[in-house]
Amino acid sequence: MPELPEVETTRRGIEPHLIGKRITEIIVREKRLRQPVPGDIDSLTGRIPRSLVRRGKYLLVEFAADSHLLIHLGMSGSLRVCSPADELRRHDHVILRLGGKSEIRYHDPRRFGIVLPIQGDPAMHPLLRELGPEPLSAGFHVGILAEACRKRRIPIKTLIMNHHVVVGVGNIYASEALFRAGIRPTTPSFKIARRRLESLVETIREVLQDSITQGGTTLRDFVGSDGTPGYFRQQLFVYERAGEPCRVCSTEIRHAVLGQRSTYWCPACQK
DNA sequence: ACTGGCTCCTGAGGGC
DNA sequence: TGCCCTCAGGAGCCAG
Repeated sequence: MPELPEVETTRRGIEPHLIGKRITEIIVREKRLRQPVPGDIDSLTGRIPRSLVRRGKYLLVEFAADSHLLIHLGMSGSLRVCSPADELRRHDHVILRLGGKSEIRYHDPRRFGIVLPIQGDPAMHPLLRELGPEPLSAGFHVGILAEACRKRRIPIKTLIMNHHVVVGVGNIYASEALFRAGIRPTTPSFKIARRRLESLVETIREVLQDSITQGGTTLRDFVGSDGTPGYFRQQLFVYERAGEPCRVCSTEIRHAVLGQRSTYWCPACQK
């Protein structure tokens, strides 16, 4: 489900409910996620989260500089703020009770996500160590992208979705950023001129920032932590619009599968 | 070193 | 109504 804007929307929604509240109980109803939820998650009971930060599509609940809870929402995960009286839903796998008045529930039908306590510097954790720069930071620039493209024949869309190159660009926003940059998703990375990669850096930023402003994209089931949907869907130019007219030039939007992922583009606007 | 393919899992939606 | 098929917003692992 979630790409960077959806994870950031979740972070902003959860943060005020979590920071400074003591975790009074942790309930693991289903531990079979992408990695099993370890039993020592119990050791976080009684601790007080002091920040909630995002790294790519990962969320990090910080208890101390060397103690964090790492959360990834996978394809279908979500976090929501509940009252303990609210009825439990199927697939509410992990519950963080906060002093009896409220709780955070991790819900994930497909169980591709991760809930994992980690010790030590999180930047050194194997899941985070190899990640590329944040797309909205100064660390992401044309030099980085050009270097990643050098000598690589993979389609540019596959490249920008690789989180070793840049984090947080998933299937929706990859198609959208390439549309805005006028680059065809199938283009081999090494063939793209630096000038065009410069626009791609800009459109990746733009698309993600616009979506965060709109509260993310709701395609099927994404809702923020308070249950409201994201409104970016109305601004999609190509994603899931195969056969429909391009919003710019009216040419039919095309669809193909690239690296096992659905890909959309306008054959007239994107060269 | 790259690359493409496969895999984990459940649920929604379409066709018959 | 029900059954079967396809597809879905992620990403690690594997063989060639």
